[in-house]
Amino acid sequence: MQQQYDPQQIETALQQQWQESNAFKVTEDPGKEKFYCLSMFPYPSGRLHMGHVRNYTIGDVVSRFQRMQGKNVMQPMGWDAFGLPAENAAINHKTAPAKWTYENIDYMKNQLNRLGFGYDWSREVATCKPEYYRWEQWFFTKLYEKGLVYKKMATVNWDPVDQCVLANEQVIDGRGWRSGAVVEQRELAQWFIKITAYAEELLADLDQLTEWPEQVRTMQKNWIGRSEGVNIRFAVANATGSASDSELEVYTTRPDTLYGVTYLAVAAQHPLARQAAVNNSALAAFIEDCKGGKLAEAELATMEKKGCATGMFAIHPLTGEQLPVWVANFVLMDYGSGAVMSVPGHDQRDFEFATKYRLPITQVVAAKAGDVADLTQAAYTEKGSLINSGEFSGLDFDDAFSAIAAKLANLGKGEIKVNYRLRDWGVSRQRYWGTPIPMLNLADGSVVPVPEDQLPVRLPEDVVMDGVTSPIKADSEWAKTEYNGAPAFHETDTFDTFMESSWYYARYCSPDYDKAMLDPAKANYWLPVDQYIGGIEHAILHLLYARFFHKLLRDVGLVQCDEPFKRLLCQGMVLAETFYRETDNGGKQWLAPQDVSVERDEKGRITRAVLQSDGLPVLSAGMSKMSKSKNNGIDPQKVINQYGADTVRLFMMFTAPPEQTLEWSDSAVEGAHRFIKRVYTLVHDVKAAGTPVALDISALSNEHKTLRRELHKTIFKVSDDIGRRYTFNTAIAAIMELSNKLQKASLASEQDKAVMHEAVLALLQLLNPITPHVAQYLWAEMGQSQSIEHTPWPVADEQAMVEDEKLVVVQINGKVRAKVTVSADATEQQVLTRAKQDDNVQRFLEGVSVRKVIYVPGKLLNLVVG
RNA sequence: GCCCGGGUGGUGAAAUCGGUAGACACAAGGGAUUUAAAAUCCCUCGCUCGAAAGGGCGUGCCGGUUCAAGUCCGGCCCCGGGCACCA
Repeated sequence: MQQQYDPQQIETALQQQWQESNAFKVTEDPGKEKFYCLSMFPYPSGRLHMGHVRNYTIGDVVSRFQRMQGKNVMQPMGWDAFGLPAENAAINHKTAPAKWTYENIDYMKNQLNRLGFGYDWSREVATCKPEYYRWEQWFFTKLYEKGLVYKKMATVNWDPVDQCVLANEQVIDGRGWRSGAVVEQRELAQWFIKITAYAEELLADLDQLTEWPEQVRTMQKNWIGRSEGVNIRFAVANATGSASDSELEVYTTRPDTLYGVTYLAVAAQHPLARQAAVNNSALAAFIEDCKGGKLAEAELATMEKKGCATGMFAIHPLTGEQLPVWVANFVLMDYGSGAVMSVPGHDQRDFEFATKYRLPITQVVAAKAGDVADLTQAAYTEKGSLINSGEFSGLDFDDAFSAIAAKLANLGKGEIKVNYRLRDWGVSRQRYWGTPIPMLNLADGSVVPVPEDQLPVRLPEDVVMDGVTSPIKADSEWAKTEYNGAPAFHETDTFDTFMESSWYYARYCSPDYDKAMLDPAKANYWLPVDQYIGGIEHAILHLLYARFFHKLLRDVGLVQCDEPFKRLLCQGMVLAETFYRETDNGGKQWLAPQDVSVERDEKGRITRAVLQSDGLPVLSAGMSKMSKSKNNGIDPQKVINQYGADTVRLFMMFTAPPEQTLEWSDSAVEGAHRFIKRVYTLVHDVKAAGTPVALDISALSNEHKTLRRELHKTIFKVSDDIGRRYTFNTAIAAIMELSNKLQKASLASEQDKAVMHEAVLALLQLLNPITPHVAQYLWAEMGQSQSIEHTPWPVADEQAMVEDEKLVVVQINGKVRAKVTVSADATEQQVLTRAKQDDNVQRFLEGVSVRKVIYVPGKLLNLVVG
């Protein structure tokens, strides 16, 4: 055994051994409890970033821990390989997206192996391969047959210069990121999957997900947004007051305020708005104006609310009153009916709009006792007793809701309806690097799915990107095909990449199966995923789509369970220090943290930061997410080269609890490295002391008992922290405490050595999930021939943990005044007596009397005096 | 704007069910070892008063519940994630 810890040598040797022996390959074994541990697969962007390292370290720790619990652990890995960045990189590097992607996969796979992650690589999938996406195409055609897929017009961001659709990300301050042209909204026919048909089940089954973070469940619940309300139909009259055939349907959760409706608002794209604009140039100009700007909801919610009257009127279904119909830029055509009823007296947004355009404001809900409803200042949004509402005046919210809904139903003008905020999933993308949508357009304008025997519809990989048009749209030959002998054209749009990531977890169970999307026997052995780990940024979209897909898979008979992910852990982001200098044109030049030196005061506070190359000051912008734009990414590869994978893994797990953001710190990495070195030295010393005699429990000294108590308490805590709480940071802190104690313990006698031997072996087992390389190396050095990975996890010995004495805190009026040590079985009376003997306690009891005694057994005694 | 989180020493954090605030580390300061440095080891380390014993204050801000609040409740401020075409 070398005196010096050499991580590179230890790690590369072990990793080579793992790879050569396929150490982490697993198959179905009905005799063993299975554990499927899954980390969200990466987008192959080029190199691993620290967020990946963190995510995958957590997954590997859980996997190795569960393996040591004796379970049959599957930990697969793959590539979310379709996506926008490949197209951009292809344009910039004058290469093809496929080539760029495959090269990145090769590089990143090596990086993952260099970190020592125990993946079963025989299960690797890359979503851009036809063997993968053919089943996605097949599935889509099944959904089409089941009526769960439909085509409709939907709005996209349109770049009028480049003549292409832009992602929200590609729209910056309302302009296309390449052309700089002002982006317009445009309507295109697109494919949708009816996720709303599963809204109720997606909502209800959140209750099953008891091992998901509460915050994620809440976010999904709010996203689905179930509400109970009323659909109301308003007849439409033209400007002269004569009736027309059309009607406006609106949905409201506040039918109680129906008498307070003073106008209706429709979306700019609403047919009624278009119709009215024909002879109204001001309105036409306003509608044109509404086409500007981005589609994002955040944009809509914060932009200035604008409107324009159509000159048309809606007839109030109960009063017969004529209500003006306005076009408003905040009403969404893609959501609901594209029309809303406006109650400025009791809705703040309507209030602001009405105030701006001098529309009438009517109060129909009385202020509750203690409230003031001043409708010149703000809307009164509380529910309460109705006023000014005809026969419904005096009713409270619930009664008014039912009575008005019943009246509307009688008149055939409305009905109660459960509504969801959730919208159907638009899966069409006008981009190249994605799964071709397996649909055919026929000469007669009809659409049919690509027949099963013609799947997959292959995406050509050897293409040249011109930066504007998708190669399969640019190539007029690509789409040409036949259907029943007649000419037909392939759909040239591709799927949203969320489609691929919605079922990969299931494909890992039978990645090479070519007879069906899944091999049901294998899928039902491994599923559901026992532990899923990924970033909190996926809390809604990816996780909701995957849950949805799982239910679809179940309903075509491919899987049996209802939910794909039993337990979920969302890890926080990795942040780093950011530094910049102001440039002449007022911009910011971001400087890499490793090129900056900081000066500190005697408290360790940063007083000044300078660039190493010129010694001149730079400004600090605090901590932010590691990113290219802020130039503050730390390359994992460099840190591995310097300290080894075990140090990186230990730092990641120790520095913060997994859900929390983690701040990168070079010196803390150094500290993690030091700890491993201390463990190395400890094992070296224990080994050098020679082989011990067998441990004799009956012959232990008090020191031995204390050390063993510490050991077994540590085993207990680490098992709980890793297995149940997932607080890896506190598990490591406990291991450090134990290690500190072991370093100070004696190795003189035979029993010393025996106790130490037991402790060191257990310590290495506790460390194995986190730092597997050094743990295995030292384990072998301690004379163990079996691989540490396949040893059973140590079990805390109850006998060894028994404490003879307890430390009880003595408080007077809730303030700590003393700490007394009592025997473990002391009664409250004995503790009280002992406490009163304490000098400081006596001082605080002088001249007052004890009014109440609160005793928490073995922990705390609080004397309330006065 | 809406939904969801977070805020504790110089720093990362701990306190698991309302019961000792700051475990474990990093940084800093002091010391040992060394020709010197690196490495390693030992000591100090929330603020404040005190020679010490010990006291007062302290978990973003304001208020409340309780014998007891970082933890529960109400209101506010700041920071982060998501908002449906980034993944």
